[in-house]
Amino acid sequence: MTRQEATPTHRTPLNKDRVLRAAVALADATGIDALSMRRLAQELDVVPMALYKHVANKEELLDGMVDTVVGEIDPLTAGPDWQSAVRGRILSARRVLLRHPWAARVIESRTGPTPAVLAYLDSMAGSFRDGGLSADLTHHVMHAMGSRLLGFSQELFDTSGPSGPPGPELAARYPHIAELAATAAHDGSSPVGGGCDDQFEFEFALDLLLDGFESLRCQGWTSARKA
Amino acid sequence: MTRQEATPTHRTPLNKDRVLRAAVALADATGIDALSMRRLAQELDVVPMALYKHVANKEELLDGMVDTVVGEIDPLTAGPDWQSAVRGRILSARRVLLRHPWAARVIESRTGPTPAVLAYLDSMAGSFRDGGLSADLTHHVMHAMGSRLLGFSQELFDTSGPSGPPGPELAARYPHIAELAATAAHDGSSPVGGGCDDQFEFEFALDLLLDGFESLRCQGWTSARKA
DNA sequence: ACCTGAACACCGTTCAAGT
DNA sequence: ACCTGAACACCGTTCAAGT
Repeated sequence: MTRQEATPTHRTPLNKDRVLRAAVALADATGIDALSMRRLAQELDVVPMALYKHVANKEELLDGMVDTVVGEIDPLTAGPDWQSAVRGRILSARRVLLRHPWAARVIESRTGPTPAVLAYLDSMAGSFRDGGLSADLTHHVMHAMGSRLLGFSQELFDTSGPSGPPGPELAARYPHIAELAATAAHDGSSPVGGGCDDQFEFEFALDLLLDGFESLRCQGWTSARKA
Repeated sequence: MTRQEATPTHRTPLNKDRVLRAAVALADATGIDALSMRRLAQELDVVPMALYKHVANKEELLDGMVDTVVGEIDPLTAGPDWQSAVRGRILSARRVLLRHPWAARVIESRTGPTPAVLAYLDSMAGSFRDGGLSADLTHHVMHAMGSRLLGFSQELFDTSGPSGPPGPELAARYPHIAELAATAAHDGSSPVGGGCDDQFEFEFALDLLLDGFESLRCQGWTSARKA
């Protein structure tokens, strides 16, 4: 309906890049649940089947969207130690995920890693190796980091919103949670008062893990399994 | 089609419990993608709309399924220290998730915590507090654990399957990943040779975090933020 | 040869008609 | 009052008919 181009009837031909960028923009604007092949085609002013010229099916579309956003992560920058290099890259990945809130769920839904994800993970593994971690330790470290390598917060549910103070009935049923919520409200963890400081919590966990890895490296850790 | 009950034409009346148990069994058997209201109704030998007598909509069905599986987690058992109590409960939660592979994704898809999840998190928070962690530290520890409290592996993708050795073209493009894969194949991390030992990786990360928490507790950590 | 509209086999849910 | 079949507004994708 809304025509955004003044160009004549010959509209610019579709290609995979245009499809992927439109899909990312649509997911950013309306959420991943509203992203359907039909809705995307409509956005591109094209018949639904035209998309299948550039994308085999919806799975391949989602794969392409993942590679698009993973490509937005900043390249590796040098730092004083391996920890700050890894830390900076992961915080960049987190900023990307905050720009594209649908991306984490889509990445998790892929059965296998896409090429851009593999390239990113490969360079992260390289950072650990360059930092002096053995191949053995790097392997376990990569698993321990898991999706956090890509900036996933790994929280059970979103606590950033202004959820308000828990009612007295909730406090009675879940006393320990009520106590933690009160702690969050007291200190300066939130700018306005509701919810938690997601960025602080993310960096708290990240630094705890990185410090743990460095400690294992220093003591020459090797997997001490029998058999 | 397949009639499994020899009882007469009066079939046992539907109730919410029967609906939830059937939904869990269907998801276990056929996967979460194959779980539809229509398919579930067919399994219960009932017209689709009959389900809406016991469940407001599909979201409420999924909430109920989550509470059902979270209820399968073993209760808290005493241990020599707080770490082993927490550790044992989390490993029990992980066993539950391995029995219901769809559960992790469904739990993550819920917008808010269900009552059983709240109760579980509350008792976990209590374990940390009983172990001597301050309310402040417990708060950050709960965030740092995140979905791992419920046994989530937080891996980016499933590496347990027999993926076979990476081809030479993959090794050239992703040399560090190839090196890690070779490491996993050499040592005894996998029973048959393909993939990684998920249980070892899970416990490696879990113990690293628990040790880090205990270390912070010992040094009397408090959130040292300004403002 | 290329494109595309209609059709297929689904989905969650509404609602009016039937008993 | 209760139940339920048909219908609605969607999906991803196939495929045959049209140009």
